[in-house]
Amino acid sequence: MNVVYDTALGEQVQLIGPGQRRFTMYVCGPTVDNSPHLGHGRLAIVFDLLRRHLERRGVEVVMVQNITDVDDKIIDRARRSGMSPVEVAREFEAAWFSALDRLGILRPTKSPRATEWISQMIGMIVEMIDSGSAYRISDGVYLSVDRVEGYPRLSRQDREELLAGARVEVLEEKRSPLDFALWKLVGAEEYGFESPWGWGRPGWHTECVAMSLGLLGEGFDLHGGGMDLVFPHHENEWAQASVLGKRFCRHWMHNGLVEMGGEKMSKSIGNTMSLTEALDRYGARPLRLAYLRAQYRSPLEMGEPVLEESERALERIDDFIRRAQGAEPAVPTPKIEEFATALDDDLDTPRAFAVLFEAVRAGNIALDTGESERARYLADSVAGMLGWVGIGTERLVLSDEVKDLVTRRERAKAERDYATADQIRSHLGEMGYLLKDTRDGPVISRA
RNA sequence: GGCGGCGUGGCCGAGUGGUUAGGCAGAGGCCUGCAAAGCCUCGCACAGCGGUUCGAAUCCGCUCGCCGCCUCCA
Repeated sequence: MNVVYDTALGEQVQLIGPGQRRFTMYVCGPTVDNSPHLGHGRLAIVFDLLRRHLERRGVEVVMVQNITDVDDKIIDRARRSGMSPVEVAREFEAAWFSALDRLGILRPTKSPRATEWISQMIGMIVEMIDSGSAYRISDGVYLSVDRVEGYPRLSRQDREELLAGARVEVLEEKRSPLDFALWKLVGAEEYGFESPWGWGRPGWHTECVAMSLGLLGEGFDLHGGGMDLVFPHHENEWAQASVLGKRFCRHWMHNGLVEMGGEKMSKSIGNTMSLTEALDRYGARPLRLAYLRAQYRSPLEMGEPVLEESERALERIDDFIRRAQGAEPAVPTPKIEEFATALDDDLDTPRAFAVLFEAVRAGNIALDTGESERARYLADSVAGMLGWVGIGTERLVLSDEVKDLVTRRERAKAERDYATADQIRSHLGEMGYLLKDTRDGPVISRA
């Protein structure tokens, strides 16, 4: 049960050992220099899905996700806006959590900030210098990749080719062009921290090593992030753990990127949509469904057409559950188990949703043929599937006033007083409700 | 230039040697005071060209096209 594709091995592995009850994961979080976009949302959804799935399977999950609150882009933004870097970081950290809360993402067990781990990072860098793996040059401290066994081993690239293809500006003082900064020295007037080498800032890759090992310990179960972090970020984290002589994560997992118009969603291309905007326009549940349509490693097309499609698809599911009055059962049904089994296979959400939609169709047929018990069973199962992946069922609490209006309209309809019935319906519309007459009676939803 | 991956019906998106993926859109039907929904049925697709095979979307080769990484990026 439960295999996942391990980036480092290039094949699927068993994620949970026999009898394992606790699972530790570290997922690279955001650099808080801007509001999160749909790409960040996918990262959050994918690892939230993994977490929920494992928890449903009876495994306790400890999840750490960092907040990178020291970075050049944050400083640039601060400079432009007249705020301090800390203010900028706190503002977008709040935006991050607020958007993810709205999406229904479970909060990580811990969300450490890079700036709160500076002393641990410095300690690690000292150790790396002492062991001869890192060296000091005029502008900072660098890790010598020649000291890293097997480098690069996560991205499985050829070292020579990496060198040949390197577009990095080569610093003469560096021993190898592939060496990367652990500590960058900056002027005293700049945002920074005191260190044995002078005023400066930590390199990007070091924080994750310090925080993952510091909070989860050596040999933690999983390290995750977006596909674009494989190289150099994760490669260079592993390199540091390696020269420190620490066992790093057991497995690596990376989610595919979000595309818009067939191209990677990125700020530099300008084809982004902010998570908040998507939440405002479509709501959390359709958005979640949109994310789960594709397997997590595949690129995922996002944009208005697919979001609208997800809206309609979810409506169909909701309508069925409502018609058959389904509710998530306390104990998973065999149908739910079928859905969950698909998720065991490297989080195969497309297959899982095929199971779900087949249940919807079968349930609708059961309703039409009067097999209400079977319909109810299927509706409960579908509700359970939605619950399993954190979409949940639609809950609309109606005020007494609304209920009364619906009742009055039904009475008017029965008396063939359609003028009154239509008037009430449009009144409900003004109140923000959409009333639809169905074979099973009136149905109210948010307009 | 190197490395990795991909090209599936109008769109999204699974599959990976022989049985229906699934969704959205579209067509037909049912239901219906109106409206808007809802329900049912319907697709025989797999970049091109060769090859292997009794049989290929699925394996091999070539061609074309696309994307990602190699630089900050989820």
